[in-house]
Amino acid sequence: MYKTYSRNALSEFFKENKHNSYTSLDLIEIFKDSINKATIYRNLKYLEDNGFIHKTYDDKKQVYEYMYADDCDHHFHLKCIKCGKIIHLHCDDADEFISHIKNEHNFSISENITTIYGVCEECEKC
Amino acid sequence: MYKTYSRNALSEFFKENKHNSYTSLDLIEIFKDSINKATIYRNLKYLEDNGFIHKTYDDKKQVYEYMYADDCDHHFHLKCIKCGKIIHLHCDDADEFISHIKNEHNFSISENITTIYGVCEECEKC
DNA sequence: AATTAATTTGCGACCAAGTCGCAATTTGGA
DNA sequence: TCCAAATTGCGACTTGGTCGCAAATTAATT
Repeated sequence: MYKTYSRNALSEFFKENKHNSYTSLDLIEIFKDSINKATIYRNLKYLEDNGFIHKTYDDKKQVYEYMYADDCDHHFHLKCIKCGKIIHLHCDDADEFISHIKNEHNFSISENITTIYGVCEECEKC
Repeated sequence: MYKTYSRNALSEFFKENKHNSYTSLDLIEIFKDSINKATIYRNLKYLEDNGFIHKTYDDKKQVYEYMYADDCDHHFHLKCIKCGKIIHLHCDDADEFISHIKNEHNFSISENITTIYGVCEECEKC
């Protein structure tokens, strides 16, 4: 609710690194000289509760990742289990798949909290 | 590798409750009178490494859930975020979706480690 | 059944992530 | 500038999970 140094610093950091994701420990290390550990945790919760960041899972390990507010609510995220890259899937076929699951299997998928794991093009080559 | 009391007890427990999932703390509590905490963790790792159980995420919280060996490698799991139920999705449309993502988006989905979150039919009514 | 080597277990100490209470500081509105 | 409310830092604490090691169990061999 208040604009504070810690909150801005974290928020800016996520914005500047929007294609990466970070564990709470990463962030504690990055800000170790300027923000207290408890404050990091409290602000991660704040930012998550307010939709600035998005908690997701990176290869079985919990990380925080930046999310544009209002921008990622209606599509799947594909996450490469090798390099960690996240692909935002804007795709009509996905919408059809979701409709099918709803109509034929009676299950309402929440795209915004679902991460689909797999291997991306570049990593497949290796 | 050896058949032991703890290993059998855990294994049987998962088999008898195959539609539920349990956190490590749940299991420590359930077996508190018969199996040591460290043994629980060691055997959960053993059972996971050997494909008897499957580590998954239940609404942002890590839980262990029983998995039939060899049986869940090639389909999605739908997990209801309200009641926790898991639906094993055997569905051609899902296969088509996976093929589409592979062909058009160059991403190879790993169904076995992907959990799709949403709300099931019964919970939608509430 | 007795022997034995390898594996597993329980225990307690330990580690590290995350939380909490509280006093001091900062924020933003009056 | 003043004040109430929100936030921060600090350090103590809680707790999930790990580790080392001696004792117990397993299963193969005789």
